[in-house]
Amino acid sequence: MSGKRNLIRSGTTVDQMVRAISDRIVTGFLRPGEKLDEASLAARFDVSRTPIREALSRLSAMGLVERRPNRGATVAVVTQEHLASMFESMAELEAICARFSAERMTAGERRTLEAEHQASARFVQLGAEEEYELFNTEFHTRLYRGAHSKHIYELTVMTRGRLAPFRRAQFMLPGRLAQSWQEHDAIVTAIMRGDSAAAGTAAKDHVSIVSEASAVFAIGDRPKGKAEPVPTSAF
Amino acid sequence: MSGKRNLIRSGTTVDQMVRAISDRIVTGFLRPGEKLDEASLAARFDVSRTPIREALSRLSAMGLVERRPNRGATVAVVTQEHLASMFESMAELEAICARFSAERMTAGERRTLEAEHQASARFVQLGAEEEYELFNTEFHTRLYRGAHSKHIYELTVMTRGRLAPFRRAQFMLPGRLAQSWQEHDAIVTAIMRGDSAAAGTAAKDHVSIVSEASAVFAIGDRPKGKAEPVPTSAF
DNA sequence: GCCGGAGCAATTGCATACACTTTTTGCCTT
DNA sequence: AAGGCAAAAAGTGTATGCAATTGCTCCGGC
Repeated sequence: MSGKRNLIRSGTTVDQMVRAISDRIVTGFLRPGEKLDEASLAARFDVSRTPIREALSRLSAMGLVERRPNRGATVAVVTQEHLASMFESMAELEAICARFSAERMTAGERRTLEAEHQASARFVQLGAEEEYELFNTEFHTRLYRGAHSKHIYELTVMTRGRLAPFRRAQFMLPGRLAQSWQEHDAIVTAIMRGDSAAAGTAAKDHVSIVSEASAVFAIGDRPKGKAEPVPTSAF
Repeated sequence: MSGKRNLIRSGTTVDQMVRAISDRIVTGFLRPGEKLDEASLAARFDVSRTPIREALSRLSAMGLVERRPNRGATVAVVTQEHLASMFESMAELEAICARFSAERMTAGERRTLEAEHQASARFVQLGAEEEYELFNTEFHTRLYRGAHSKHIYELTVMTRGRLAPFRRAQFMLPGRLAQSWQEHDAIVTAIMRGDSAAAGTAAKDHVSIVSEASAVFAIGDRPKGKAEPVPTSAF
């Protein structure tokens, strides 16, 4: 129980704890609504309570745990409703990024976006889901950056981070890869034309579809707000 | 130096420290770029370093201070560019809230919104800036809530919080009160009609105007990123 | 005279101990 | 037997001390 700490790749202790705990939440080892006792966690990872406390703070900021003063922390219970709300926000944010990108991207940015997008067609043909997923993340990040608005970028990346655990299965649906590429293509085309309205709606539709694909796997919320029997991301 | 703590209204020590430090940042007593030494702050407020550390974490999450591992915290330097980006985001977020409100508000919510809005006309006639500002905050909050999307609400409230220090002077401009009311009226009318597109653009315009009004007071950033001679909110 | 490295001071990160709050449990009263 | 109060136990909040990392200074070499 004590050698665990050395197995995790380093960084500050707090970082390790953040990773360790968030992993356990995301993989469903810690279930929504479950109480997170500081002393137990400290003992479990063989560190003192101090870094655990700070880790819980950060996780709370990330939305993975909920904290109430003098009453400890619990794994955040994400209701179907809240999840839908996050996807909805994501769609709107991506739409903003796409619109701004259409208006503000430099010639260089546009070139790179288009080139990378065309290159990604290869992954679709090969059915290389892993590689496409990697490219997909990069593609969207490029869009966020292209908006040339630091704060929009922050909001978008934050929301994406919160959604990450619920989005794992999206490319496992048959034909999703090709469809995703087509949707990307619509966005890219609109941006290249500088058509911000079209870029916005294309981006929004794209996320909405991902949302629906993921919704299948979403967990329902129980009346009592109790812990789910099924972990949130056992897709 | 030790009686200070009792003067601040209670809550947990960390909350007090968050308020105390953020006040000092917002009032310009602590200047952008200035280093925040944990020990000094602890001594200054006569508490231990522990709550100071947690307070700095929270302030960092709020965007008021920047923290780098093993290198301490500094008062966040908000560039003109970043400030503009935040106002821009705010305009987009408010537009989303207004659009959703137009589509989703219940009959009761619409009634209340309209009634309160009409009642606020009184403050305009009287030139009661304080009361109007109070109402104004409530009005916008109603809009955020009316969107019926928890996550959008969170994003919007967070962004508003970050902008708060830079928005203090908006109603000090002559005629701003009446103009603000007119803009609110356009939003309310559109929402009552259920015209989401009109509500969105009206809300966006409203914030944009506030943005411009506030921009006058915004600080510029120096090439070196050094502390500003003029505090950020000495409006 | 300038650049580089080793030692030292200062500051952050982590651990442990203590204080206060909340919750539970058990006893007493009705 | 049920409800309420009180005391103890559990758990969070704060304080303090020690370890580790960073940045600086000073000395030596080129």
